[in-house]
Amino acid sequence: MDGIDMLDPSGSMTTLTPMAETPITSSHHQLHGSYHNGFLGAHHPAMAAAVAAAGLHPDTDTDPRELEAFAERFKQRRIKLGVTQADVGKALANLKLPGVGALSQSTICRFESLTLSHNNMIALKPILQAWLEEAEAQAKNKRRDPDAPSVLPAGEKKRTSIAAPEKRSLEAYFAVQPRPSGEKIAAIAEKLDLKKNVVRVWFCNQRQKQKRMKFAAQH
DNA sequence: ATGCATGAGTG
DNA sequence: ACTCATGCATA
Repeated sequence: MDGIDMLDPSGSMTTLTPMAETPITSSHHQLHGSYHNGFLGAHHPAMAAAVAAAGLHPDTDTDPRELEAFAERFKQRRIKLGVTQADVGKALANLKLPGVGALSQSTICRFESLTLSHNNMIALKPILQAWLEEAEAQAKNKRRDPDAPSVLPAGEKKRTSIAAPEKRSLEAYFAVQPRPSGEKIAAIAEKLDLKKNVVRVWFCNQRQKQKRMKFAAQH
């Protein structure tokens, strides 16, 4: 769908969607907005001005700086409340927000460290903000209920571990060709004696990692 | 905190 | 077969 990587680093007004739409609609996979337009150059001052001029809201919610600031405030207050990342994830379900279920410790951690995609950050912010407000309100009221522990089975998984030498090779391949064809992947897999799927997923994750937020270009 | 994995959505 | 949001297991 995108084939080559974006070719519009300049904010030269390509069809940019001011989307700030519906955050979350159900427990899982629906935070899909319109991310498919190489928005990476979307925070050009000229464009921000254009958006403001267009009468559209000052999209302060999509401003990386605002997100960064919120993430830090969030973490600070969370710790102040003596709540762990895992606790927050669980608590989200009790918040009973329309279509918002629990999240994992991983996701909360990534939100705090800004290692989620821009869109993902935007979608999660209002939810975590709601939790924070509610949590602080309850803390003030000394509200506390010793809920049931609930013994979770914790279904076990097995994670493949790619050894250092193989990993170095993969990184070398990635540097030259981040998007190898299926055949190339098979060849690499064979050469490194890894399952083809393991190699394919490794490349997918590598690409995703490369695209994550973290004060990339403009911070 | 992060690596590898899954699955929905998309084209 | 890819992208994206997310998660389990682990370092």
